[in-house]
Amino acid sequence: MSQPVLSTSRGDVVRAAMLGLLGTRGPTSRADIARALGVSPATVTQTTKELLARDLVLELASVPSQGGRPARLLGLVDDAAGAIGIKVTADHVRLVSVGLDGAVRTDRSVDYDAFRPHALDALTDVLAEAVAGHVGPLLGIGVGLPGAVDGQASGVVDAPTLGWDRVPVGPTLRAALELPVLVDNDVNTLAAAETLYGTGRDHEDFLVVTIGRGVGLGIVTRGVVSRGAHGGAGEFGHTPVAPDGPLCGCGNHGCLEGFVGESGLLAAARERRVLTAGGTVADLARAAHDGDAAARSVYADAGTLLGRALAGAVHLLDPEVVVVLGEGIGEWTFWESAFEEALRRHLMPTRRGVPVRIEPWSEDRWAVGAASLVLATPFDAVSTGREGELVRARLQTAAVSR
Amino acid sequence: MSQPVLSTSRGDVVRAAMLGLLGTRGPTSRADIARALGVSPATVTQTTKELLARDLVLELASVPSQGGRPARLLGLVDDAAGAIGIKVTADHVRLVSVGLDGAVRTDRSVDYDAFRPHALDALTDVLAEAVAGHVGPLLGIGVGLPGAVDGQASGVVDAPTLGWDRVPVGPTLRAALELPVLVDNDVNTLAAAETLYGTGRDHEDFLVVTIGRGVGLGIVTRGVVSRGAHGGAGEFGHTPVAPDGPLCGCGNHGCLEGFVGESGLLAAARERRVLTAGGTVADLARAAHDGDAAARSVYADAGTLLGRALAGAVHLLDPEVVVVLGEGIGEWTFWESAFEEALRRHLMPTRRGVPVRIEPWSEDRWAVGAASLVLATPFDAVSTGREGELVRARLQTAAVSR
DNA sequence: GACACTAAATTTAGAACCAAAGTAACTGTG
DNA sequence: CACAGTTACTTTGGTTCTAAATTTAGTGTC
Repeated sequence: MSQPVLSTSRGDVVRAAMLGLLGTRGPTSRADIARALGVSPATVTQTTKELLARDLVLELASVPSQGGRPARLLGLVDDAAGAIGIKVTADHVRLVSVGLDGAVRTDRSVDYDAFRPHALDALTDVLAEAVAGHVGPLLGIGVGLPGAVDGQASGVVDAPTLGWDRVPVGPTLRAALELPVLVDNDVNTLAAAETLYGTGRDHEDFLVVTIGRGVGLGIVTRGVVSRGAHGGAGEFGHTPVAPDGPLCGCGNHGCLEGFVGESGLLAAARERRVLTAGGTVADLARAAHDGDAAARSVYADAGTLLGRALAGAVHLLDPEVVVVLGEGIGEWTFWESAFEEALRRHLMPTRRGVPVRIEPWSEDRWAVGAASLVLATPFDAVSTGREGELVRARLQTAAVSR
Repeated sequence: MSQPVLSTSRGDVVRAAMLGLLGTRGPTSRADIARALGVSPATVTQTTKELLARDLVLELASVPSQGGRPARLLGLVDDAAGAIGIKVTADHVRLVSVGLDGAVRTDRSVDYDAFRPHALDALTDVLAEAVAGHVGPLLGIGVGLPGAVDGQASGVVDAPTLGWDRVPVGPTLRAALELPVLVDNDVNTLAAAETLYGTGRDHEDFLVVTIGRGVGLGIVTRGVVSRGAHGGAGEFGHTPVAPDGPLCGCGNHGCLEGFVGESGLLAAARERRVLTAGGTVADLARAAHDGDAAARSVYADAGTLLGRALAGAVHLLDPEVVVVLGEGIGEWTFWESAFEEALRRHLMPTRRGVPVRIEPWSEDRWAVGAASLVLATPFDAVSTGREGELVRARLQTAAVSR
C-alpha cells in the first residue's frame, strides 16, 4: 500500500467540520450535526460547549418538536468568514469573494494575458490587491484554471491553452500572499462547488459535464472529486469519437471536443454555410434562436455525439445523476432532443433512467467553484493536505479577530 | 451531505489492519507497519504488545541496520487464517481456499447450472460442503459473479447472463452458512486482488481490463475499487463504438463488446471465413497460433478498437498504470501491436506514456479475487460494513482457536 | 575506541472521541 | 391530566490514539 490506509481523523477536524457545516448549510441542531458528520452526539455537545465559550457559535431559536424534545439550532456568530476564488483564462481573470454560505459578495473581471512572460507575477498582483481589499476574515484563495494540476495543495500547472508548462502557481502565490492557496482544474472546481452547495447535498456519486469552449467532466465518487493519478481525470473532451476526424489541439484526430467544443461548432456551421469566415459562436447562437434550421442542426449533431460519448462515461462510472452546465448552456434547447435520444439509446436498460439536470449558468460560477476549494476543506482532510489544515486553523480564529 | 463525512476509525481497526498487513505482506517491522497504515509508532508498539501477549504475533529476526537501530520483524504466529472464494458462471463454479498471503490452498471446479430454478440453493450446498471441508480458521466467503451487485456487504444480484434478477445471494448465503459473506462483480474482485497482492502495492490509481467472454474494467481510485452508485461501474464492454454496429445482449447496437468480446471475435472470424458455423474461440486461437493471417487480423482489429476505447477511459480516469488480464490473454500477441498503436495514437501527449502491464492468466484468479474481498476487509472499513467487522473479529480470534 | 549520527522502539501525559446511561422537553392517548 | 412514547441533549467513565521526549542499538569517522 503506497499510501496510509487508515485515515485516523486528526486534531481539530470535528471542530472545523462543525463550523463549515454551520456555514454551508445554515443553522442546524446538534443532533443533525452529529448525523451529518458521522460523529456521536456526545462529541457534538462537547465541541459545541467549547465553541460557545469561544463565541464562535451561538444558540438560535428552537424548532417545533416532532414528537420529542425540540431541537435548538446553532448558528455561526460571525458568518463573515469567506474565501477568494479566481478563474484564469487566456485573456482575463474572474475574481469573486464568497461567504461560507456560498453567496457572492464581490465579483469582478480583470484583463489578463496568460501568455505574457511574467504572467504569474501579474496574477499575484491581481490577487494581492483583492486580498488587501477584502473585508472580514479570509480563509484562503482558490484558483481554477483550464489545465492539469498536480495536486490542490501543491499547485504546479500544465495548461497548454494558457501556454503554461510546469508553472508553480501554488508555491508562488503562497509565498507572495502568505495565505492558504488551493489550485485545481476549472472543471474540478465546479464539481467541488456542486458537492458543497448543489447536487452533493443529495448525492454521493455524480458527474458534472461542462459545455462551452471545450467539453469537460468532473467526477464525484463517494462525495469527493476524483482527480486521477496526476490530477488529469475528466479529460472527456479528448474521448476518441471518429478515428479520422479533425485535428485537435491535443495533437490527435477525432476528439469529441473537435465536434462539440466551440471550434467544432464553428467548423460545422461554416461547412453548412450558416456562418462565414469571421463568424463567432454568438452569431451561430443568434441564428439558431432566430429559427435557422441549419444552425439548429449544428447543435443537434453535437448533441448526438455528446449523448453517445456520455453514455460511455455513464457506463464506466455509474453515477446517480449527471449535471450539465457551462457557457454553452444557453443554446441547450437545440442540443437537447438529439442529446437525449443518443444518450438513452446507447445506455444499457438498467442505466437508461439516469437523470440529467441542466443548471443555469453565469460565468462567475467558475470563480465561485475556485473559492469552494477553500470552503470545502473542513470536509476534505485528504486532498487538501497541509493547506487544508491552515484553512481550518484560520476558520477557528476567524470570528474572534473580527 | 448524504453520508457521514468524517470516518472516525472505530474499535479494533488497527489491530485487524496489523494482522492483515502481516498476512498479506509477510514479516514487517513496527516502523514499517506504522508507515504503511498511517498510524503512529506508539500505537504499533502498544498494539504489538497486546498481540504478542495473545500469541497472535511473534518477533522474528532483526534486519541489518541501515544507519540506526535495527528493525525487528514481526510475523503472524499462525498464518493459517484464510478465506473461501467462489466465482460463479452460467455452467460451473470455481472454488478456492486462499491463505492470508494470497496463496491458493485448494482449488476445484464444480458443474453448476445458474438457470436452474433453485440455483441459489445449489450454490449454498456447494459452499456448505467447502466450508465443512475447510481446515483451519476461516474468515469468510467471497463471491464473484458477472453482474451488478448492490453492495459487497449486502449482495443482491442482477446478472442477465446467469438469468438472475434481484437474487439475494448475500443474505441467503449468510443465513445458511453463518459466516461473513461478501459479494461483488467479478471484475471488481480481480481489482480487489490487485490492490492487495499486485499493482496496488505500488500504485493508488489504476485500471484493470479483462478480456475474455466479455470486456470488463475495474477502477481503482485512491487505493479502493470504485463501484459507482449502484455497483455498476466499469461497464466498459458497453461503450458505444459504432452507432450502427451489431446488436448487443444489452439491447443496444455497436457496443465495444460486440467487436472485442468472444461473440465479436467469432462473428469477425466467420465473416472472414476463418471459421465455419460451429467454430469456437479455441479454433480461432489455434488458427492464429498456426500463422493464419486472417485469424490474426481478427485479433488485430479487436486490438485497435480496444485501444481506442481504452484511450477514452484513460482520459476520463487518469490512471498511473493499466493492467490487462483475462481468459483471452493467451492470444495477446496478436492483439498487441494494433492495440498499442491505437491506444497511443488516441492518447493526449501527456498521457501517452501510461504503462500497460499484461499479466499471466489462470482461471482460478477469478476465485482468488473473490476470496480477496474477504482478505481486504482489514483495510477497507467503508464498503464492507458490518460483514467486514465480523471478518475482522474472526481474524483476531483465528490463531487462538487453532 | 570516543564521538556524532541515524533510525527503531518505547514511555508518558494528554487529547479526542465514544458508548451507555441519564436527563430534558415536548407530543399524543386514554 | 397522568402516562407512555419520542426525540434532543448531557454526563460519565472509559478506550484509542497521538505527540514529544527518551531509550536502544546499530553505523560511520577521526
